[in-house]
Amino acid sequence: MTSAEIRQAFIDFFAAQKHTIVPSSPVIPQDDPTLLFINAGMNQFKDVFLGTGTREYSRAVDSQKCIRVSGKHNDLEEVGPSPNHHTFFEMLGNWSFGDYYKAEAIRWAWELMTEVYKLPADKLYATVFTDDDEAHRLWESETSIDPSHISRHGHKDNFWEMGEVGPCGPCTELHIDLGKPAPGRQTIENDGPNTESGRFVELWNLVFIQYHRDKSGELHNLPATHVDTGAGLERIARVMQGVESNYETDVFSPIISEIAERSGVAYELNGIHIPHRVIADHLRALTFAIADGGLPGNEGRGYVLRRILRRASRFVRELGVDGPFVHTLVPVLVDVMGHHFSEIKERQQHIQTVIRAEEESFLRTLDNGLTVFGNSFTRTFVEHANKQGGDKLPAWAEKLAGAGKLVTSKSGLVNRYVAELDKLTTGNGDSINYNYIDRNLDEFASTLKAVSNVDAAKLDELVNEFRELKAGLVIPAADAFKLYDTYGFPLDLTQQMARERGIEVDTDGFDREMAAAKERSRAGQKFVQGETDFETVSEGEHSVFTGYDSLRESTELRLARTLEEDGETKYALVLAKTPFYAESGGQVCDYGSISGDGWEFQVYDVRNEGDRRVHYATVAKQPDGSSLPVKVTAHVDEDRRGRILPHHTTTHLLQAALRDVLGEHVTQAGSAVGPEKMTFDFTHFEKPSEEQLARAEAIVNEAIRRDYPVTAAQMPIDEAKSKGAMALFGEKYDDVVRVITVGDDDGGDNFSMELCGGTHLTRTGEAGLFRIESETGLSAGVRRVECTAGAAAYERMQQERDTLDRVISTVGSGGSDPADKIAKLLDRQKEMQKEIERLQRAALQGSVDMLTDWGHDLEFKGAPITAVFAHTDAVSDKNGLQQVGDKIIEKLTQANKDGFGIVGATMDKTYMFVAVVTPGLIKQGLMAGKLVGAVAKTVGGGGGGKPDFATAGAKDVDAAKSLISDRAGFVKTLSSILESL
RNA sequence: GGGGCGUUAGCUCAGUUGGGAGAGCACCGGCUUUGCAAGCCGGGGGUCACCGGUUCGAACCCGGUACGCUCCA
Repeated sequence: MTSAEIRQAFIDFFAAQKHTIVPSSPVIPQDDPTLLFINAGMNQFKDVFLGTGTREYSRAVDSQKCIRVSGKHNDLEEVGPSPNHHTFFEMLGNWSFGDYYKAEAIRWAWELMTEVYKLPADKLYATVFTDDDEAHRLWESETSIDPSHISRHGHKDNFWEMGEVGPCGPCTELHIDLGKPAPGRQTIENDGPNTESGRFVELWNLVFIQYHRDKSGELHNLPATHVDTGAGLERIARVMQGVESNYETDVFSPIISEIAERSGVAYELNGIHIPHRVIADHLRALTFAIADGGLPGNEGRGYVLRRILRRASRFVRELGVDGPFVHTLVPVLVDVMGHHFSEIKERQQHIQTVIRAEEESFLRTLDNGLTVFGNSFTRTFVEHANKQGGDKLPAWAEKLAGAGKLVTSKSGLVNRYVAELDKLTTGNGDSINYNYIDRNLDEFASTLKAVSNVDAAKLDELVNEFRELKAGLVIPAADAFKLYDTYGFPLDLTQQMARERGIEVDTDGFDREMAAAKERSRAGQKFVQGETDFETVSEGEHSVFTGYDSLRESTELRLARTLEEDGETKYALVLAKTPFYAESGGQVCDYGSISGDGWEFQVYDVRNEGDRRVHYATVAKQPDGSSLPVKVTAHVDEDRRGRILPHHTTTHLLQAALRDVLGEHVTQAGSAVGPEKMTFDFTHFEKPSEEQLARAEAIVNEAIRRDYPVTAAQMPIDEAKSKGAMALFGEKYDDVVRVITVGDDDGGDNFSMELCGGTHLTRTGEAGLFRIESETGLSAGVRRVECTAGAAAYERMQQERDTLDRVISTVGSGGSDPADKIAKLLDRQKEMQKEIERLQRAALQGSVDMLTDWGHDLEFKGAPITAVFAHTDAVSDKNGLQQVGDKIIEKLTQANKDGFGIVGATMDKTYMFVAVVTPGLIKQGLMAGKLVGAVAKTVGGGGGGKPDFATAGAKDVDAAKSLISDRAGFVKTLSSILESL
């Protein structure tokens, strides 16, 4: 059987047993922040097991797309070497929600395996939880399994729990004996299920959910017991197709052949095969995750996707392929799986764009890492060589540079080499790039031999000398870890590079650094406060949503609990009926109030938790000593809701408009609909032009003016899809869906038809105005526009008009275009700036000419020197004063005098000094920084700078000005400063 | 959620104890000129991510924010 037939047979088998066929949910979880990816078939039924949700059916069957990247048997590193571990796989499963139980589950599992799949009964083994006598008995009574093939196992293997608290129960598994261990694993005598050899492969896990574990760890019997099973499609295919590993099944082989062909490296079980496997596996995970709305990024699940891609990229390099490669394999995968999972076919272009961009970004990361590695090499090499004798390395380098200089016809390499080594003679020996020297040593030597008559034996000796200096070099753990931690450079890559250079990496130290980093990360964890349970205020149905039609509801409080947040007691409330919309489908939740019996709550958040709609609220009014009210009025903030509606409705209009303007590949990739604006993310491969965005905006406004009716209808999902309703990709829908139609709703000649649970206008005209405010790229293949509609758009327009009015009246452009006027003003301003600079230069020249007449003779270390100093009003900015300093030096140099200059000027609120010193005087030890610092200090300021040029400042403007203006006094001050220096 | 690193010209980046904002490439102009990244001279181009603090003085030190990279959970 092909994998497609195996999948279909499974579904048909259980459908015949009255199971409802449900579609796989997207691998990106929709409303479960605790879960990175859908990792089991039961995820979409979690609320049923938790008792917070229900379904219209009690039996279900599906093939669920799953992604697992960590967990007890799912380390990323296992993928490739292991014959049957994957990041992405399909889990076939059947479920009973309080309907049939262990007997049927066991009987059907056996029947399917032996009669439909026709697996040999004598090779099948069952495992049972230690305490589960019932399951053990049922295997004996319901199936023809060899009783000696049933074994008991402990908590680790045969007890299933979702978390520390919650539903759980024993499980029983079906394994098959393949007769020999998996390739590369040890043969173990008396081997059995749940061992490491891989001779036995687990095919199916049947979980019996019969307990609830509470916070104290105690188990309680559940009123309704459930069955949750999972069978790995790839494993069954492997067994039925009689191949060595999952990778040789028809699920993988077309992909692996393509990899072999494109890379030119054959896939051989006795040779290189791990890179092919890893690339094929990761390709699947990435393709499905991206198809369901995932994107590589730097946090959360996005980061997991990035790591998966980078691991694939690394193995691409191992196949000797340099550029982006993974994305070229998407079409093959689409051929293999696109029939059953149409989403990857529909979104193929987007998937390829995203993967390609991410591959290119990784290549840049690798480049960065190479630089860091090179720096580490140079530094540690010098240290290492110095330990063997401080002059050995310089001596060697000088000899080699000498050899290089013998060459007359020079190659670029030799030139660069000699230039590098020549840093020794210019006193820059510390900056020699030994990484470059080492990497190119052999090529340098051979080039040199080819183009010169240099003594080959002597040269070889020099090369060997370098090798000896390098021997025993170890890249420190700190460097390897920095590469890993900061630059994302995997350790094995660092090791590989080190090996190529004949050196080692301190891996023990690396492990210690890693452990320390993990400890730091753990230590940073915040203590999470446990939630208290809900208290029942009244009995009856709850969380009935009435907010499509009304914003005020007289109802009853059903459940309540308190929570402490920001030092305040807040409430979580569940009502019988509620007009409050909970955040969903991108639309933010409603705010408002809940009041009754003297109580008043302000609702600041509304969330769907299972089938409960929970209102989070602060307390505005609380009567003394009164218990919580039963009868309450729930009241949604109308203004806020009124601002949200146009944003949501125009989201639908915009999607239709963008598809019209940009093409049918445009799909909504997320949205955020709030009272102030809405953001709309969509798939598109390039930046839309201004003109395209303007057209989309115009189409939406046209639709608003046409005042189409907006209608909502409930219908089965199949009917909705056949009518052509757009579904959000990556979204999981119930069997009955709500369809929002804009325009004619029977003809099919509508403007837009979308599956949507949000709140909408009744006619498009109510939106009034729609504006695209900005457009940006989110990541490769995904764009984002921010828009406003209704009141928010009007307010934005008013603000802009105000701004424009102010601009017009400020520049005084009256009826003409203010932009032209501003352009003219800017041109003029630029000319004026240049004119000012010309004038300042002229003025400076004059003032400096005057200054130099004021030379004073002083002595420094017994020798006569010239001092030029003055206060000047000619400049009032830092730059000008600095130019005066330059002029003084020029003058002194022209006059061939040794001396210094100090000028001061009033800046904004401080007084600033600039000091300059001629080169001759610097040699005698007069530093401008010290000098000007000492001067400023006499008036309570400070300063410093370079030997030839320095600045200082003081807050006391008057004191500083009179200090430098009093010529005689300042000469005295200067001579005492000069003596002290 | 917790760490590490980063953000300087259109691009790639340098910037030493806090003291005059730089290089290469790209661009513009001139000169020279037929050899693979042409050369020489000149020029334009900066909110040193943003906000606040310390200081006479901040690209640099301190605190915060945003964005990006990266590791851990």
